[in-house]
Amino acid sequence: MPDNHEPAEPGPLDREPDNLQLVHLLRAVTVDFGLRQAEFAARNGMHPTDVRALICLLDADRAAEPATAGLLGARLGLNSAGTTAVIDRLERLGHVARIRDDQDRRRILLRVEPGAIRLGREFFGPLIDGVLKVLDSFAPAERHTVRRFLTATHAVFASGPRP
Amino acid sequence: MPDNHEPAEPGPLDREPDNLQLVHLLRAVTVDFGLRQAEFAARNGMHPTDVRALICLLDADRAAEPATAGLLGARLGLNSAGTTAVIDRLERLGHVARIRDDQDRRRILLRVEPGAIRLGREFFGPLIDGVLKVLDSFAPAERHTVRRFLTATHAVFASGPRP
DNA sequence: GCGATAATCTCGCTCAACGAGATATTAGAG
DNA sequence: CTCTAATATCTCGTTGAGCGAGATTATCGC
Repeated sequence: MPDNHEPAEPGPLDREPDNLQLVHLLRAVTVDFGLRQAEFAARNGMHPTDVRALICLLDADRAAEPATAGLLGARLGLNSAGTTAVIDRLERLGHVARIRDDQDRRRILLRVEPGAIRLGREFFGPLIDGVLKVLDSFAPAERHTVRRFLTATHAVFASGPRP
Repeated sequence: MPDNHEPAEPGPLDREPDNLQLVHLLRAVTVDFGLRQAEFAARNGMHPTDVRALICLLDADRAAEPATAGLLGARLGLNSAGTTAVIDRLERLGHVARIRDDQDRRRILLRVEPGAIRLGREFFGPLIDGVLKVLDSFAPAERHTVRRFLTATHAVFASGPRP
């Protein structure tokens, strides 16, 4: 975030303006994504946190992880009270179901209901299709380049500094 | 977001699993970014909205737009009361200054203070440098591919459906 | 100048998220 | 095998971000 409104002082990050523009472009995409999430939330009587929770649960599902309340709270950065509140809201809307884990009966497993999945598909499906169409127009080598970029960027942002 | 835990039923979006994985990767990057923003906020006694506000103001600065309170509220999706509250918080922390516009004395122009810029650079600088390093390792043609992808994706996500 | 419009602020309220602590279940030491 | 520590979730009371409604101040067309 350089303050380049003073044309006489190039900041230390302005050395590669072309690459820096790509960074800003990436950030713009993340902002867009957040706005779409918020829009989906508002349109379905939810809060952004609730949408993030659903996404988190579907991710856990996809990764075959146990989708417990504790994991959800940790991923969302909420404390236990807030986590209970999120699950309460989603349960009240019929989007998730609480299921006692029979292996460890302290735990609550969360199942995303089909209705919520359908809702998400309706809203995000066209957007996902749009990106897939973009990717279809790319050559296999280009897709590989995109993958390398996203993987490396993910690695840069995923390394947490201080817990 | 397919529910592919039922191996017998491939959803309509699972036709290009390789490209779909790229979509999930992109989303993961956006999630990472959001987490870093929240982390920066918490570490500096701010809220995620305040950080988004600062980023918005710096973007406006970069684009040579007038950074008014109204514009800020519109970009953040806040009403006037919430916008005033955000600016109050940022002003109290000394991160922005309110400046009456002499051309239109109803308006408040917002200036991001150098201290806030320094704070942002300290935190996000290494992350940005990390992405720039990734880009430096790419050939010019590859960087162009990444740019094409990000630009097209931005276009997909930026088109707002219903205002 | 004067009503209409625009930009920002004030007041009161709601509810998401927090801290502290309660409850229930499991694991481990003796 | 019991008793204690650790773990997972929930309950209660509180704080504060953001909203709706309306006040305030400044601009513009007539």
